[in-house]
Formats: sequence, structure tokens, C-alpha cells
Amino acid sequence: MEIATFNINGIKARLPAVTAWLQEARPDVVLLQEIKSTDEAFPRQPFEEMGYNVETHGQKGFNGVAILSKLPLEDVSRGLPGDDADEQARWIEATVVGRRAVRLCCLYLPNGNPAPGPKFDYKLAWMERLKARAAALLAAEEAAILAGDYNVIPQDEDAKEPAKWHDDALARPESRAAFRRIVNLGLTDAFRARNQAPGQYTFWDYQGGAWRRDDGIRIDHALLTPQAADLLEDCRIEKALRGREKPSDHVPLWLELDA
DNA sequence: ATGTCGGCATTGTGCCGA
Repeated sequence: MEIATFNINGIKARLPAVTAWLQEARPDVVLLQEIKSTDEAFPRQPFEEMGYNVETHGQKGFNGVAILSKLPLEDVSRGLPGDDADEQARWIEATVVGRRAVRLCCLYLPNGNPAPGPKFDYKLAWMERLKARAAALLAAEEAAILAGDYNVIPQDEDAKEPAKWHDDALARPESRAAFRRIVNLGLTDAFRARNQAPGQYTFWDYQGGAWRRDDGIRIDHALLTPQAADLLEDCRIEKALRGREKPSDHVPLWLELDA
């Protein structure tokens, strides 16, 4: 089973690029972040015509997540538990059953800038809720993946210029510690399980010629429960997509699971 | 180097978020 996670930075602006990519790459499952669309406005039809089931958790103008799957999506759940007052659409999960059942959690973790401040507080609180959900998934002892835009640069080797990020919400010690607490519950960073090299990025800012200078950061991650990690066959970053026409500022992260 | 995008409210262009 091939699963890709991709922050597309707006489905309306990215529809041609995303459909062209899907036609050639043909993943079984796609986890999308930053659709920046309501459920009603999301263009389901082009994806359904390609054979995908579509489940969205959208919001007008900002955020929004979705799951596309060739297999049926079962037990769909929207919203990260733990705060009924949170209206930001950043979490959707569902189960696919191939040769094995896999729980798919698609997440768009808050950016948190400027830090310190209320947005940073919201990020850290959201990460506490994510930790609680991860603990529950681990307790179920089933194959689950928690993948998406984490907006966390885990270590200095995950940035071309780490020093310029040290005061940023993506790399501050509080953000990195919160990310480590989640991983340390017993999850596997799928990319790092397969590739230990520095200089592996999933995001290059539109500004300042970041792509041209390969000034990137690794902030899109897939964390796996042990039962999912046992199924992991490969994990790779599709860097070339960033160099195409009208790209997102993120590129897809791919998982190959024996499932 | 207040640099680049996307979306919104709006019909010109400024604001917000990233």
C-alpha cells in the first residue's frame, strides 16, 4: 500500500498540479493538508473520477485536511479530541483495510508563530492533545500512522540553515521537546527509520529563493505505531515536485506499507 | 532586501496566515 502525505497550500490553486501528480504517481491513499476549502467547495469530482473515495474536514479560507483513498474509508472521525471549543480544521482519521487494516490520521499541526504568544500557546496545547490521541492509538496495539504537516523541525540536521530557525516556533526548544515526547511514547519516525542523511527537506519557502538555494526544512512527518512500523517497507520524499510549475511550498512524503 | 504565495473581502488592493 502506497500512502502519500502532502500539504498542497490550497486546493483551488493547486488542483491542476495535484491531479496531474495523482495521474502519474497513483498512490493508494493521499493525506492532504491546507486544502483551504470548505467541505462543500472541495472539488470531489476530479478525484472520484480517478477512483478515489474522498473524505474532507474543511474550513473557509484556512487549514483543512482531507483523505483520498482507492479503498473505502471506514470509521471516519473529524477533529482532534480534547477541546470542543477548537474550531480549526486540522485533523481527520479513517481506517482502510487492504491485506491489513491501517488507521490513517491526517494532521495539520499549528504553525505557532509568532513565538512566544497566543498562537504558540495554541500550538503547544494542540501538541498535548496530539500526544493524548497518540497514546490512545498506541494502547489499541493496531497499525496506525499519524502523518502530515507537523510544523516542527525535529533536529538541526533537518534544516539547511538551522541557526535562523532557533527562535522560530518550528524549532524552538518547547516545540522540539513536545515532538520528542510524542515520538517517545513509542512511535517511529518513518523517514528517519529509512534515511539518516542530513539535508532531507519537505518544505522550501516561496520567499528569498529558498528552493533555488535548497534552503529547506523537514517538517512533514509520518509517525508509526509499532504495528505499522513492522509493515514499513520504504519512506521517501518526492523532492522533484517542488521544481514544477506552480508548486506547493511542500512536497509529498511517501510511505510504502506491506498492508 | 517588508523578498512570495493563497485566500478573502471586494471590483482595487490591502490584510492575514504561512
